[in-house]
Amino acid sequence: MGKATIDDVAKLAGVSIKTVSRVVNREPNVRDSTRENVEHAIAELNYRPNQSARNLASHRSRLIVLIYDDPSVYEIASSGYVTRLQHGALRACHAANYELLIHPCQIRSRSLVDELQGLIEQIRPAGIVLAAPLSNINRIIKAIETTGAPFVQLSPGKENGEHYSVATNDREVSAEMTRYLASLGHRRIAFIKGNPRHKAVGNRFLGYKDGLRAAGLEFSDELVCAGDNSIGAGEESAERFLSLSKPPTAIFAANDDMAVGVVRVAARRGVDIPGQLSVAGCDDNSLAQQIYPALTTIRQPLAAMAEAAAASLIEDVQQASHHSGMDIVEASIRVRESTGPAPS
Amino acid sequence: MGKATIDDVAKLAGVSIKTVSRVVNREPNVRDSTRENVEHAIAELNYRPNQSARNLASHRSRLIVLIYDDPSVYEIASSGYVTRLQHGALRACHAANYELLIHPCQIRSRSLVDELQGLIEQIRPAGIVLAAPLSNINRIIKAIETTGAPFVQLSPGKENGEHYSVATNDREVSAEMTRYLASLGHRRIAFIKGNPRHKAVGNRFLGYKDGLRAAGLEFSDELVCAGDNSIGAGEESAERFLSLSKPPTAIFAANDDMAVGVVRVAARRGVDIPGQLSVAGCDDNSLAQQIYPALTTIRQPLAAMAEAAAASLIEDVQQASHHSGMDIVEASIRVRESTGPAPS
DNA sequence: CGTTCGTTTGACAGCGCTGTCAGATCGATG
DNA sequence: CATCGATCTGACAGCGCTGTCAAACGAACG
Repeated sequence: MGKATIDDVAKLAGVSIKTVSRVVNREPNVRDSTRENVEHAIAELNYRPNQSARNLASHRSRLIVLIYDDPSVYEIASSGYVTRLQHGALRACHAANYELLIHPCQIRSRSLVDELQGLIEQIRPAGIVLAAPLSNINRIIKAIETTGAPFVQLSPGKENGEHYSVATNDREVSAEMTRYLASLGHRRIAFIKGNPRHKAVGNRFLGYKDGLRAAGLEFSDELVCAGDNSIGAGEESAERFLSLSKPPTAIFAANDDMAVGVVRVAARRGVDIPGQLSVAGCDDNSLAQQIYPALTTIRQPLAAMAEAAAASLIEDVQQASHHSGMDIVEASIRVRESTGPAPS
Repeated sequence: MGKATIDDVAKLAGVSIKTVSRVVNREPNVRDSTRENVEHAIAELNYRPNQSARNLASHRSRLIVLIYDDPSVYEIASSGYVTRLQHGALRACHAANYELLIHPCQIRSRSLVDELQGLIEQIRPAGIVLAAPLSNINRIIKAIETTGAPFVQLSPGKENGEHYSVATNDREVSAEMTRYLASLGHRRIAFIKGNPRHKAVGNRFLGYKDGLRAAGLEFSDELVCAGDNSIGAGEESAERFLSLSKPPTAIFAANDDMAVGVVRVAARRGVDIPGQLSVAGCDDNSLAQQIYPALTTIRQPLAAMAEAAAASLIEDVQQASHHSGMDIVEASIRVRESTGPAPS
C-alpha cells in the first residue's frame, strides 16, 4: 500500500483535490453530502495528509516549539519545572492534533540567537512557547520577533504591547502569603528578595509590601535581605535575621531554595520550625516537599500556563486571530509544616 | 528581508540550485572552490533551508520522535524516567542538528495504534525511539513496523532479527548485585520477581540465579516470591520472607517500589536495615533516594540508552545504513544505606 | 591530439499539498 | 422565466527543495 495521497481520495470521491483539502481542513462552504462523500473516501483509503506538503504550501507547520533553558543538572532538583511545562503544552497540542517539539538550550551560549533563529526558520512552527528565564532576555525576544513566528512568553511579569504573554499573579499571591502569615499572629515578617534580574521576583517583593499594608503591619528595612536565589543566600539572610535584637517570627523567601537555607540555619541554631519561626518559600520545587519540615510555599501553575500559551497560539493560527496582552493564571499557596502560629 | 531561498543563493553564487543543494547536504563531488563560493553566498544571505520543502522532496524529516507511555501522574515520583530519556535523545539530536518531538501517549488507549500510525505518516520522522513499556507491546511494534519508519526499541530485552534495539545488561548486573550481597556475607538471599509482562524483569530473575551460582549459593524456591511491581507486593513478600523459620538476611527486589515495600515492613516489625536485613532494589527511582535508609539499587542508564538509540537512527539515515541487532548499555549498582554485612 | 573514464555541474520534473480566482450551481426574487 | 447574490466546486500555479539523468569538463593515456 503506497500511502494514499489527496489525489487518490479525490479520485475515489469523484471530486477535485481542492474539495478534499477543504474537508480535511474543515473549511466552510462544502455541501454536507459532498463532505460525507469525501470523508468516506478518506476513511476507506486511510488517508493522512502529508504534513510536509501542507507545511510547504501553507508556510506553516502544525508544530509548537517549547523553548527553555536546559536544566540538565538542576532539573531533577526542581520539581519538574520542565516536565510540568511540557505537560501543559502537550495537553493543548494533542487537543488540537498538533505536536510538540522541545528545544532546551544553553542560556549562556554565545550562538543562542543564531541557533533559535535557525530552528524557527527551518521548522516554521505554528507557535513558540518561551519559558522563563529565557523569556526575560531581551536579546532573545528580539531574535524571535524578527523571525515573525508567533510566540508567547511565559511569566515575563510585564505587559508589552504587541505580544501576548502568560504570567501568574505573583504579586497578589505573595501579598496573600504575607497576609496568611500575619493571620497566624506574626507581626515581624521578614522577606528575602531574589535575583533582581528575574522580573517575577520583583513582583514578589511588591506583593510582600502589599500584604504588610493590608495586614496593618509596618514595613521595615531591617526585615529585608537581598538574596541571589541560592540556598547559601538563604542561609546568610537567616543568620542576619536571627541575630537581630528583635528577630522576626516569620521569614518569607522569594524562592524555595532560599527558604531551605533558612530552614538549615534554624536547625543549626536549634530554632524550632514552626514553633519559634515560620518559614515560607515560593515555587514549590521538589526540595520544598522533601525537607523536614515540609515547606509552606507558593505553587506556580506551570502546566496551566504552558497550556494556555500553547492553546492561544494554536487558536490564533486556526482563527487567524491574534491574542495580545497578558493572561494571568493563578498561583496558589500550599500550606505545609513550616508555618504555624506566632510564638506568644 | 523575505527569507532567502535556495534560488537566491544559487543566483548570488552563480551556480545552479542543485549545486547549492549539494553543498548544504554535504554531498561529495563538489569542487572545493565551488563549495567555498556557495558557502559564502549562504553566509551572506543568512540562508537556511526550508525543512518542509526538504522533507517533501526527500520523503523524510529531520525529526526524531520519542514515544513513551504518558506518565502524567507517576512521572514526578519516578526519578525522571522521561526526563532522562529526553536528555539522551536530545543530546544525539542536537549533535546532528536534528530536533526532537515528544509524544507521550496512553498505553491503555484503544486508538493508540491509529494515533501512532497517524503521527508517523504525517510527520515522517527520521526515526522513532520507542520507550518501555510501549516497546514491549507487540501490537505497537507491528503498527510501527507497517509504517516503514525506522525505529529503535528501548529495553525490550530480547533480540529480534530485523530490528535494532538498545537494552541494558539487566541479567549481568542483577547477578552482580546478588554476588555483591553474597560478598557481604549473606547466605540466604531472597528475590522478589516483578510483573512477568516486562521482559527485562524476567532477566533480572535469571541474573539472580546466575549470581547465586557464581557465589556458590544454593537456589531455593522458598526464597522467591512473585510480585507485581507494586509497593504492596513488596510488603506481602517481605511478610512472607520474614515469617520463615529461617528468614533471609538479604532481599533483592526486581524493582525499587517492591524494595520500598520491604523496607516498610521491616520498619513495622522493628527489623533493622541494614543491621539485620539488607535490601536491594532495581531502577533507582526517586523513592530510592528519598526513603530512609536510602536504597541500594541498580541504576538504569536511560539517557545513554536513548542517546544510543537516537544516534543510531540518525546515523542510519545519513549513511543509508541499517543498524540491527541489539546494543547493550551497561547499568551500574548504586550502593547506598540499605545494604550491609550479614548479621553474624 | 583524440579517447576514455571519472569528476563536477545543471536542467527539469516532481514531492503533496494550499491559495487564488474563476466558474458552476442553486434558491430566492421580481 | 430571467436575474442576482450566495454558496459551492475546480483548474492551476506555485511552495522550496531533492532525485534523476544527461551534459560538460578534465586529467591521464596511447
